Amino acid sequence: MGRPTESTLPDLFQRRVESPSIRRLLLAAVDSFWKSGFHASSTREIAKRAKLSPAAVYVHFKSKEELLFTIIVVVAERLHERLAATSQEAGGPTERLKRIVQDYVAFPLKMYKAACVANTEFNFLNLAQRKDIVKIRDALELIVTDCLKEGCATGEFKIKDIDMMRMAILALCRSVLGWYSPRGRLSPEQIGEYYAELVVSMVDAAK
Amino acid sequence: MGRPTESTLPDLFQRRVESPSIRRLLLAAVDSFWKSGFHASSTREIAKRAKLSPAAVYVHFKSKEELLFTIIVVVAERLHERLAATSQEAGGPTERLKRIVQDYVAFPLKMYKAACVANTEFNFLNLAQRKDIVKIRDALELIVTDCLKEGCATGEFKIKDIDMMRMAILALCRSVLGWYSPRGRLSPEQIGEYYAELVVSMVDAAK
DNA sequence: GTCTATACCGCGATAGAC
DNA sequence: GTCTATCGCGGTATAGAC
Repeated sequence: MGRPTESTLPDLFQRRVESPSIRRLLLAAVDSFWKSGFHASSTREIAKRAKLSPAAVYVHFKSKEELLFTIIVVVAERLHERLAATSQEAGGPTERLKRIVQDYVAFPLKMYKAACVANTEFNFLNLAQRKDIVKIRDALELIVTDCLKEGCATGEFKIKDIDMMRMAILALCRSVLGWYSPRGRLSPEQIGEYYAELVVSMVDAAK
Repeated sequence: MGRPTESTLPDLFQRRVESPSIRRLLLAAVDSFWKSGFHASSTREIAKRAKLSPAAVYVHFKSKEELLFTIIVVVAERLHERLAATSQEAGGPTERLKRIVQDYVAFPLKMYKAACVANTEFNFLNLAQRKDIVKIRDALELIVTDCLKEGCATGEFKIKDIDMMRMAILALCRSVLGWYSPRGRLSPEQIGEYYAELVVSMVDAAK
């Protein structure tokens, strides 16, 4: 793959954002939103973390909301990019599902503060922004749905309700963000493997 | 059971809170926190919804934070009460796990706005308040852990890591709050049943 | 693009009459 | 226990110099 392989948030911003000031603002905002939530974070505090004046924020972003949007969209696009690549590798439905879950768990953990923000503060975006994100998430969910359908077609999976199963699987993957700590005993990859097995046990027809 | 059987939030407050003004404030706060989040909700707005003046809030609660705490503690205690009763009914581990999951899914859905608030705004409580809630949640998690251990002992369950499995199960149950709508096609009980089957497939040794 | 200074607003919480 | 009125603070965002 000639694809970008960065996996930390600073690396990701490094690639996608030219201005160092904007990168510092984005990283500062991630920390602040993660620690205090969107509405309890002040632009003054974010500017301070980025070593800029409060006014400098508005040179680069037209509002605090737009700062949040930028974070969420970058994370969502990167995850989608990754999963699209993963799902196109060869293999049967079971193998592909495992790899999808593995990625869907491990990849956000590499930038887990930003991923937490993307999940918990999504509702504070305005309607147009939410629609943009939903478009990406829909594409992302389609990847999972396709895999589940194919597994049902081959008989490897046995699923009563594909939509509910997809929601359950994705919620399970996302839930890791609720307890993960970078100082924990398990690496993102190890956690991803555990969850991949768990998910396969949920859909496996051979039981 | 001589236990209280109320299952909507107004019923629950009716039983636990004497003053009608306080009840109105709590219900107003749930709506407001649910819709806008804790920090984006103003005490003025909450008072207005409760048909009181902004100052009246502080006759009954010493701060906005305490309003949030009261909501979360009432919901957590009620759920614990319910699960404690459920888990003491007779039956093998598989049957008990099914009933626990069923309750853990369906019960919060009956008061789903408050349950959402309890999950998403928990972090805005102060340390002492969080500790109080964690005590209840620990008791609640112990019920699940005990059931999983017993199932492993009898050989009905096959689980690599009990802590991770418990976290996965509870996260799966809670995740329903993220997509549930009271206008949806499935009732809380039906969703609970589906998830009970799903969870059993995650721990079942007979596969 | 960065700064200092500030406009303007609405917030949580309180005072004091009834 | 409810109200009206208000304090004091800190918020988002802007103006204008450099």
